Amino acid sequence: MRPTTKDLAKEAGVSLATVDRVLNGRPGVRNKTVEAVNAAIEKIGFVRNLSAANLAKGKQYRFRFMLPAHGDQFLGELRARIDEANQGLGVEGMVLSHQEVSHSDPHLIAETLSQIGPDKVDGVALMAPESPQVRDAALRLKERGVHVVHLISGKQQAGDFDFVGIDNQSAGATAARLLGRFNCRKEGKVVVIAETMNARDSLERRKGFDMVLTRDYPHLSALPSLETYGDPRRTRDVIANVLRNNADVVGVYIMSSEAKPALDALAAESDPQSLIVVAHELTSRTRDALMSGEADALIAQNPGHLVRSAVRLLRAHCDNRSVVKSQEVIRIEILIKENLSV
Amino acid sequence: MRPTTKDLAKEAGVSLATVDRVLNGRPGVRNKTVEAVNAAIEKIGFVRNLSAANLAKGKQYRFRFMLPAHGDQFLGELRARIDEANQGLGVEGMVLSHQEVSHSDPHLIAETLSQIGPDKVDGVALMAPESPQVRDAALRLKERGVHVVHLISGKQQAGDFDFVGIDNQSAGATAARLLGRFNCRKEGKVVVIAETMNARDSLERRKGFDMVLTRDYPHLSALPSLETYGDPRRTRDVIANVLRNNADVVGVYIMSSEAKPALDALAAESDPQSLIVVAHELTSRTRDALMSGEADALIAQNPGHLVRSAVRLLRAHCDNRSVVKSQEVIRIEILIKENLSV
DNA sequence: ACATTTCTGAGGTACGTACCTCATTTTGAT
DNA sequence: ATCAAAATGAGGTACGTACCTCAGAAATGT
Repeated sequence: MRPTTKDLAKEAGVSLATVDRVLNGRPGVRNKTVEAVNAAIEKIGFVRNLSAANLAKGKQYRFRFMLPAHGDQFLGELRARIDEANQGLGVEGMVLSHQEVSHSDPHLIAETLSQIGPDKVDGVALMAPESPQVRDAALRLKERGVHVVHLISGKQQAGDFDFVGIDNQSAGATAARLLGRFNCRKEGKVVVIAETMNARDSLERRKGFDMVLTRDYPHLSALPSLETYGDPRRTRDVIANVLRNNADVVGVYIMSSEAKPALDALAAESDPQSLIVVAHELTSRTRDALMSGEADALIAQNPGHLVRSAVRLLRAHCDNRSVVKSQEVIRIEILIKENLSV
Repeated sequence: MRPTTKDLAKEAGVSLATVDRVLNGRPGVRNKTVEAVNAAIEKIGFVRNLSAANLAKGKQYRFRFMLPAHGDQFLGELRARIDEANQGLGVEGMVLSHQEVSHSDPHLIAETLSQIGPDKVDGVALMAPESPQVRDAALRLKERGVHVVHLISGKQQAGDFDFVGIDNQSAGATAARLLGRFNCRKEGKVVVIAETMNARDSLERRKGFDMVLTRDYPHLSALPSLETYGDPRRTRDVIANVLRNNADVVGVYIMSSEAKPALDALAAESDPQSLIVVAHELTSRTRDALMSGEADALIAQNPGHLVRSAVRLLRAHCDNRSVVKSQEVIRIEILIKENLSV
């Protein structure tokens, strides 16, 4: 049997009350006593029984995911995973919610964050573009006693905060490697499609992409990033335009998380079967694209992992615990037709 | 606040004792009453508080991983993950152990399994080659009240049991696709290296591999599988031999989980940089191979996921619960230099 | 040595469920 | 209608921790 607080009290030669004071960081204990208890903890290998602690506390952990208001399929997946996790986690005393904010205006995000307090929520998983306003708002949120982790976006601005998501530069590099290796023709141009290049994430992906492409595949030249602003109409126009002006396009890298508009446009304006197409994230549309040969590979981060990892980190912060960092690394998944599984 | 058994009793119009009888499947309750309670459960959305239940039961879940006695790096990873998980899971009342058995003799495995009983262990995660003896031993184990899941090997024989691992045919297909796409030269031969072709897993991988290669890359022809029997010496001999007899080898598919001997042999007997090499599993050796260009891609299953998934399934069986199947799918990961992360 | 503050101990209740006993009611068969 | 069997209720204890109060001990300053 695992040692209990009683055993700990006996070992440390103090009372249960003192053990409790030490374990829960309550005041009124001499340093010497604290050390004695800690030594006893080490000695007998005491670990708090979380089941009992949760029961006694009767506490609910309330975590909120702040998501962009726009977004389509990938975001839908993410929300679905949040709901799914919410089902399972209710058992463990955690309640997840999500809130949508437009990403168009950093001030609006900051404003929204400023309305959150420890009375409503114990932790926030924040998916937001990098900006000073958001950065400050997150810091103030933390000062108010709400724990914060950054989700998917904002690895750079994360700073003190934990970051849950992939390294975008590596993701871009991965895309370039796949494009380069899959393309057996000698030379040609590569179209890069982004929602906007104002986002740090896009810049990172592009940076990683260019690095590998220029170094290892000099016969391929990547065209300037096309910006779609998430508008299907515009997406189609810019893609039609770039294809018209470049006869020797051999590949396409769709950088944005929402690949649907670009895939649709490609299907309409070209024969994507003859192009090497690499896109991001697994959604119903990208899955279809993979199966039909419209796309050749996907770079994905598993939304379920993202959600569960964010929750584990927030929970650990609330309990002032440490986590196994290696378990919280979100892998950059490469998906092709053959390893789609399920 | 979540409804408790008290609320449930009130809602169902029965006593706490009866609620307890229904919830824990104890006898002596009329069907009508059971239904009434179940209806009330639905109505108020009662869910058992696991923290409290665990506390009250004071039960320890003891799970044992049965692993092959031989095996090197991949198995080491697996063991490390088991230990790691054991750390974290102690908190949740679970204790993991692992036991090594030689895979050379199915009777020995069966014999070992027959010595396990519910007095020692509540569940077994069984990594063993397919064989009638093992199959029977697993069934008897289950009859004795020890839950069983199959791990990595034995998807086909799993039958009633849950299987934790990847689909080997898809894994083989994935390998073939990568080899086919990475190879831009016109034609040539592909070497396939296995530990033994007696194992069902190897056959499955080979099947998936051949399917894709013959259909989509007819200019590549896969040579008969080389068997290494896990012996470094023999590995080197067979590889040297096959390279001597085939000048036009363009790729190598290392099917076995332990890629080290084959990679070492390849490095000694050829210039692996000029070959397309696809191997299985992420270990220190395969990681190095990827970084140095000896290997071009890895097909991997995440050992941490394997362990955690097996534990979740065993736990669910013990509690007679159901699980979110989709969360328990082990992905076939494709790893290249760029997406190795950490 | 005194008063005063700071620590510590003893003991209690609570959380929600599991599991037990014993008395009582209801049911079904005769 | 009677009786045994089956079903149910009432009430208890236990799990390990959190959090509370109050009394008493020890340390501190004067």
